[in-house]
Amino acid sequence: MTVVTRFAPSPTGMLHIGGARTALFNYLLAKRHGGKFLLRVEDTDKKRSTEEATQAILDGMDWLGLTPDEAPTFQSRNADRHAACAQAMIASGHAFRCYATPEELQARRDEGEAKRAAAKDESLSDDARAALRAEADALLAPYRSPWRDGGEPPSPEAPFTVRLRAPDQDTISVTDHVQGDVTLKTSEIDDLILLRADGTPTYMLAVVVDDHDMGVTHVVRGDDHFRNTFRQLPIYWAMEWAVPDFAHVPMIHGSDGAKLSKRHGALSTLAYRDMGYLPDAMNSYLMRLGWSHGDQEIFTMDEASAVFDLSDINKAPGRLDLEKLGDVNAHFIRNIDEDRLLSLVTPEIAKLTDVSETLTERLQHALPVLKERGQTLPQLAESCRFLWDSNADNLNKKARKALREDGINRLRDLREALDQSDSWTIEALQKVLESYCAAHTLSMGQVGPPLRAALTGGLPAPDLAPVMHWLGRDEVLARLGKHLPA
RNA sequence: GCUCCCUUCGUCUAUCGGUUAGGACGCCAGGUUUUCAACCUGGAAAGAGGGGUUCGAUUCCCCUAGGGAGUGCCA
Repeated sequence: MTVVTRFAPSPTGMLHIGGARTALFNYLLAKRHGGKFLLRVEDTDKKRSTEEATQAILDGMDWLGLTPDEAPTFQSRNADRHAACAQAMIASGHAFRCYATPEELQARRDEGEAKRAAAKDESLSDDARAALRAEADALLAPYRSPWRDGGEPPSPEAPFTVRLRAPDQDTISVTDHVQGDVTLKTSEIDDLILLRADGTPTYMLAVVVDDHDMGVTHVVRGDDHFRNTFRQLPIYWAMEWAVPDFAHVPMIHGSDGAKLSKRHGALSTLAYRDMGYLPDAMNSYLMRLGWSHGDQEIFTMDEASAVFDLSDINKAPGRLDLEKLGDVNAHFIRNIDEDRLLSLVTPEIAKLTDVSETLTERLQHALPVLKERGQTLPQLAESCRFLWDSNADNLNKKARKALREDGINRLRDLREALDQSDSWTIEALQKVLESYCAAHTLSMGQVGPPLRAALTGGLPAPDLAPVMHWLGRDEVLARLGKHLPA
């Protein structure tokens, strides 16, 4: 049997990283088994669904490379099919028309809450409070419709919802790949609404029908949906459909352990792109949050696709750790193709300076070394600054100190020696430095600081020989000349 | 409130009754050194608490505490 998974977001906001990870798990599971990964947009709530949100989700998945194997489907387009299924369930006696109005139901809940609050009153007798609690519990219990066993409508044209009769058995059990075997009393389940009073399907009906119609074999979703599984199972039973495998993965919390909020981390997946994280790094970090495979810390998508297994997912929610994300990102920055890295970092550098052809050439040579100097693209761009900026007007204290009299004197001779060098390779430049030191009986510790100060003005930069090589003879002589008295 | 789930270093995790409880990020110290990084070496750091079961519990069971989820004509 081919494995079919799906990611089913509702387009009511951006794709946050929790959703991205759910999509990722679905993707990996499908790839692991050579199956299909599908995307279905759950837009049954027309009031809250937006075009922009749909696009944002698509863009986020595209950035992460979580490309569905078929064109996305939209749940709202299957409304007729959903309604037909509801009718079938009425016909088979599993579903029925319920004439309770939203107002009545809300009033019932309000009354329950009021009694619950009243039961807290300590001036009442224990018996009175217990009685109130019991009444509250009854009012707040999962709803069982008075029409569940038939009955006349209050009036011929009374509006109605279609509800599924909660099963008669005492308990419902779910076997979940993450949560394990869990059993719930059926009394915890209500007669759920299949069709709203306006005839539109609810999420609960739509997911089940669509998952079935799309041939979904594995439902992998956030564990906020776990309880829904107990309500959806009876729909499968009523329709006599095969029940898919389930895996409910835990949520992601912020670094303080609280739910992800706008203040920390509840950012759009695309915000991480804009902060300079690589999609591969994002995927690697996200999959390791809650899932593991031995001690391996970094995974390419191919590596993960080869070993991913639902049973290796933990049950407890994980916290977002940007330090670790940064480390993972640094790892991928060092390992991706250098041409690609250049094309990624160039836009970041363009925010700092004009990117000339000369600068691009310097970057091409320097990037293999400089790529170790940043966890994110903007940091990396900043680490390249000395390639276009001698920082001569902004010398730090250490650089100024290095350029005092002794340093300046050495610089003059050194510039001469560099000027006369036949070759401008890293090796040749290193030799020039060494022989200069030898000829003047100086240590590199005496020559390096003034040279570095003159070349980079104290900006962080690698070894001097490669730095001079990247900069080129003209630029090096010019930068040195700037600090020498005429 | 009720129901279900969870709890190993600060964080992500390994361990599937017997380990000096391992790895990674971060942190600290040292090394290297022409700046800053990187890198190398070393270090501190964990089984929430209490009961059981067992020759032996981080591992199995119960209770407590803490955390999460659900409790809509939202998804």
